[in-house]
Amino acid sequence: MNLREKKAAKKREDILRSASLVISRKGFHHTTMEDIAAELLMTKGSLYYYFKNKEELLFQCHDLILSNAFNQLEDIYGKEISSGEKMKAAIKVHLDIAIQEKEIFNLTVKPEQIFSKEYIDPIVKKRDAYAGLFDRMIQQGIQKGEFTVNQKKMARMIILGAANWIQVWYSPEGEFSKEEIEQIYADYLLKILT
Amino acid sequence: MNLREKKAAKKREDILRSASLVISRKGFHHTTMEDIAAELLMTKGSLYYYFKNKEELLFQCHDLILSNAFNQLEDIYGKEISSGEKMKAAIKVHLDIAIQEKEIFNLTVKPEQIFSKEYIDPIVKKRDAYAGLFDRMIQQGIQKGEFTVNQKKMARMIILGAANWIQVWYSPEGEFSKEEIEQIYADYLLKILT
Amino acid sequence: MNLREKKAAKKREDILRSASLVISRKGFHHTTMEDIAAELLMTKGSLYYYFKNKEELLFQCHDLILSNAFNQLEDIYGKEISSGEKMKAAIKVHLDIAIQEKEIFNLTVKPEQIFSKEYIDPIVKKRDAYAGLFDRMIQQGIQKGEFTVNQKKMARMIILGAANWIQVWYSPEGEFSKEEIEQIYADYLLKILT
Amino acid sequence: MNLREKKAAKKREDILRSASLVISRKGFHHTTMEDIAAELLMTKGSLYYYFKNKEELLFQCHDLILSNAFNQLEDIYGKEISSGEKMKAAIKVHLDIAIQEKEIFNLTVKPEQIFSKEYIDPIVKKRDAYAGLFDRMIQQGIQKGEFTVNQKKMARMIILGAANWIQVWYSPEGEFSKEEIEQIYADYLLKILT
DNA sequence: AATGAATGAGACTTCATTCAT
DNA sequence: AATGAATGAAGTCTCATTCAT
Repeated sequence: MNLREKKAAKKREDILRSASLVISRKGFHHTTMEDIAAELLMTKGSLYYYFKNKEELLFQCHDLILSNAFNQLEDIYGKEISSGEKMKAAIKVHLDIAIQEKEIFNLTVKPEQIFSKEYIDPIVKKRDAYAGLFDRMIQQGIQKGEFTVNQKKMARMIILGAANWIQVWYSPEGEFSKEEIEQIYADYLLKILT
Repeated sequence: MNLREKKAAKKREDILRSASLVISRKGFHHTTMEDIAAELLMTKGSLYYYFKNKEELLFQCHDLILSNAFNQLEDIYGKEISSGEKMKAAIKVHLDIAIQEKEIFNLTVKPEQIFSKEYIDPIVKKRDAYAGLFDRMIQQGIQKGEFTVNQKKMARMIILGAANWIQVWYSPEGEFSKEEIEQIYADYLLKILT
Repeated sequence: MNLREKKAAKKREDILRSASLVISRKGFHHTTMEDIAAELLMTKGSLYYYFKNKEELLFQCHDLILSNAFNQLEDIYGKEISSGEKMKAAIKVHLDIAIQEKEIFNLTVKPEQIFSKEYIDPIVKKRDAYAGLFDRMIQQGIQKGEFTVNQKKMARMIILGAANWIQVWYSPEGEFSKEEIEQIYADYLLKILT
Repeated sequence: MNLREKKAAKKREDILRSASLVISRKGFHHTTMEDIAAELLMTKGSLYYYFKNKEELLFQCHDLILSNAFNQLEDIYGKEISSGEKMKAAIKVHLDIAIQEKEIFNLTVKPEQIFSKEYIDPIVKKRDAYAGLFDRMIQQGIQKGEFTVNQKKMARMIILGAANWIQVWYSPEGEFSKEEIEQIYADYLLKILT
């Protein structure tokens, strides 16, 4: 990648980041291309130089965040700690992202509400890969004798579902700090696996 | 209420029910006034005789379903059974509704994405009242010595969050029947309270 | 068809007629939905009440004119006159329409420049049916011994091509009246068939 | 013209040639500056170094082809053959170009659909000069006693119109070869002059 | 009570054109 | 000489809403 391509790639990322920001602020369905452009002091026409349409931009946006989440989880999975510790760390990472990128992260949940057919498949695949990392952690815990759980898939879905829900009510001004919440969540959810 | 008013009230309910149906089918953001009217073999103009605008219609729609849920939960709360049994029954009811009315039920979650300020307050109130019933069940369980839980609110949110998530993946064609799923969910989630 | 439907049908026709007019004036590719609406003192949004999109409107426009032409030709074909007379009358009708509706009539010629796949087929079919009437007249003339021509198809295409060309240069202010032109054209083109 | 100017002139011609090609492929109204540039592995910005805007480029494009056609016709006109032979040869050349460069050649027909006022005049002039060569051939034929025709202009327009039409239906995969078609056309059209 | 018709604001998208480098 | 990037005008289309009948 030469300098120019790097610059363009950087710009593309800038756009994605701005888009995330605006979406977080205005909510997904009220964010227009104009809004995204304005955030960057660009005109909406320029966005089309970098992304072929709104859907593509949104998809990349989502992909960036989910990839990021996936990588963090993989790091955790690779660590030399107990499965319980891994699981707790993973839950905390997940909560972090769910809070920070709630709008975008939600796209994962109901892609069909926004994306057309061609995009849904890769989104679902990535989502499943992400969830699969939780499955592997649970499996590992069972093998090590740390966890006792019959319905692995369902346990995983309960955990992720509970964690996702945090966006609904979390507020920085709340009674507990984010760290405290993450700790409590992790502790409670671990109960399901034992 | 005279006959005419009764008729109008009935019609209003018909509209709400049809709206729920269409929204379930097409997803929230892709449902137009036209769609709702078509389901009833009406024209969209007529809807405005019964509801002053789309937002009002949606609000009523949501209100109807949430009221319904609330009533079912109250019945359960009033029964002469153990708190554990109540909680399980409540979770099953919640799962039922989350599956059946997923699109509408979701409005509760992020009212600000759709509703303007004036509507958010009553929605949040109703939602909190609904959640409050869970809180009361938990409280009762603690007093009776059935449950052991420090962070009551958070436990409740974990339970509801996990339950809400079911919409994301539930399919009638899945491996487990709805009843089996409800049973498993109830069992696992009860672990959090003990 | 009840009154209301009649009214709507009439409006649709009004729109088509206005569209034809505007297109004649501004040329095909410079006519916007706004232009068409303005001609009728409507707003562009209203056009979409009657036609689902621009392409559909254009298609109907074209269809109306070509159907009209087809009917006139059929009448001529059914008359009890010599094939030479029929042919001359047909050429005159064709010239008339080519002059009056030149822009729209041209769509027949190159539908692929404007229409998407789904529309091209019916257009081509209608066009071929129209041309087919000329073929039948020629065939009839040959059977009656009035015409002598080996390459029937090509002769027809030469005749229609020459006739279509009139739009390029015809002007009401020209040296000859429309009637004179039509007479001369008909005479000259008949030579090809003998 | 120094080397640099020569190079630029050559490049300009390259562009015109590529433009013709792309236009033939994609149709006139669907050809963008981007398309033309892409064909040459340039970027659209660069085109503006050689042509001040799209209209100018198109005009030159058209001019090149029409000049070419004119030259070929002049050659024929200068030959020592009968007027009938000249006419046939001219028709064949015209058919050739009409087939090969149909999109561009069509600009001649309706310049006002694409060009602004300032360009129309020179285009019409060139077109008339081109048509004038046909007129001169006809005139010559009359003087030599080869042709008998009262309305010379109209005869010429019939001939050119018929010939232009060939683009509408000609296909390399058709029943007749291009050469056969040209022969038949020339024969039939000559009938008009006698 | 209901509807057909019309409206207009706003969204997405395309593309010729400009310009600093 | 060439280009990457940005712009802005213009066009199509959607849809909640209004209103006379």
